Amino acid sequence: MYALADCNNFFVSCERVFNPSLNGRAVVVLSGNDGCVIARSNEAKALGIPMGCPAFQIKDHTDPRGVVQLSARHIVYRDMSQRVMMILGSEFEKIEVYSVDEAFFKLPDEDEEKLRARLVRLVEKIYRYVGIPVSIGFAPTRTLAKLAAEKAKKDPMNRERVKGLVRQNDIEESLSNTSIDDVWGVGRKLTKALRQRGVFNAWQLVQFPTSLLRSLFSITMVRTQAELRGIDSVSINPVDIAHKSIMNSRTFGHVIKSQREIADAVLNFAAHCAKQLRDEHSLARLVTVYVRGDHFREDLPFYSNSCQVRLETPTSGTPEIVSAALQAFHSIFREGFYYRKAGVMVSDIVDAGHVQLDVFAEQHASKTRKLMAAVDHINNALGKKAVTLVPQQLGKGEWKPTQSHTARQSATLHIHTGMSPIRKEKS
DNA sequence: TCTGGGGTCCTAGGACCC
DNA sequence: TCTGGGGTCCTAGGACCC
Repeated sequence: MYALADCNNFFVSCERVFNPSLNGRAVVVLSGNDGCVIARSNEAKALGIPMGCPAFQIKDHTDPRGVVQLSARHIVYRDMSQRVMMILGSEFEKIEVYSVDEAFFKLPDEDEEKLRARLVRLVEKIYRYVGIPVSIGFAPTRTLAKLAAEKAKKDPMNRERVKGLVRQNDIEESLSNTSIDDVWGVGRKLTKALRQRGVFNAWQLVQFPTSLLRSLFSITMVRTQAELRGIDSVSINPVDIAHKSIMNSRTFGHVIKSQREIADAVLNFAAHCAKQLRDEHSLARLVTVYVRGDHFREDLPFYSNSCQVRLETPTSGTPEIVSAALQAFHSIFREGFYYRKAGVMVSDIVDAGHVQLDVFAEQHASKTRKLMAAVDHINNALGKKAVTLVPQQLGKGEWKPTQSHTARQSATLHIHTGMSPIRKEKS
């Protein structure tokens, strides 16, 4: 039996912890550059504001107080997330953190009512200690647990926000009432393809002949079907497994023409990737850089390209990764175009402890390691960019996203968590 | 005027090998 | 120069997730 704990309207809930006057109001959190909506309060959902809605389309609504728009503060959300996960981890073993606001965990073999009661207490505990409302679904498989959590969230009669899908007839009834596109793993394209074959709800997917399903779709779809049938068929990477790739990219606040300015962005992305590799004790061998214009500007010629550089030996050193990224960037940059986005990805990642290098490479790597360790040590102590190994500013920082709705207050909020107080981000 | 920033897994096809 | 079946590895691209 699996459970999924899912934080309700997570980013908005975090903002409300720090600013209770947001309670009861329509609130949305906006992506970088205040571009589009990435989180909505229930009140905002009720106004019909869709996920991903461009900010400029949010206008007058029936609420005379209007819609509160906030710029995302991901550092704050990560911190809140860790607090929630810590409590989950203190109550259950084998927590699988699936995203910043969701985690799966295994439940012991107990009867449904006992489990329910225990999970209700967990929801209360998280709210009391962190201030974040959470919904929990539990069922024989993760896919069903995810569905149950959705139902727990949406059912207005379910004040406890815990829902089990355990008995076969409950599952069957629930699946019949679940539109196929609400199934985890079924997105837009697959919804269309399934509907064309008469599959409109989750129960119809369960009944679809498996061999035909396999011939029409990929193995993933067969796994989803098995999950809905109650057979455990998917797994989640435990958090301590290193990433297979690390990416850092931004959409610029406006289109940029200057090679120097974009190189500035690429350099920063690459340095960020290198730091994250070191934090994970990983090394990467492949550095990919991409640049692209603005889809939405039909008045400008569109250009997009990417380039990969393979390093001779895997590394997490800032100088090596930055220089590979800049080399890749200069090979794809074309004069005369306007650029809106760039990104750096490092991949072909290996564990730093499991790499064999030849003598010369090892000498060099060892020097780099010592140097980077010293740099990271100083930066951790004194602040992010106290020391940098490469000039981290080639241009004027034109690429940096604009954020105009970030909370301005700075204060320390004490909650009775038994943990250290949460410090508000200064904008 | 204004449309995010990360990630994962799967498949098909080409290169290469015996 | 021709021949076949079968394997592996790599890459690009598509689909999905939050």
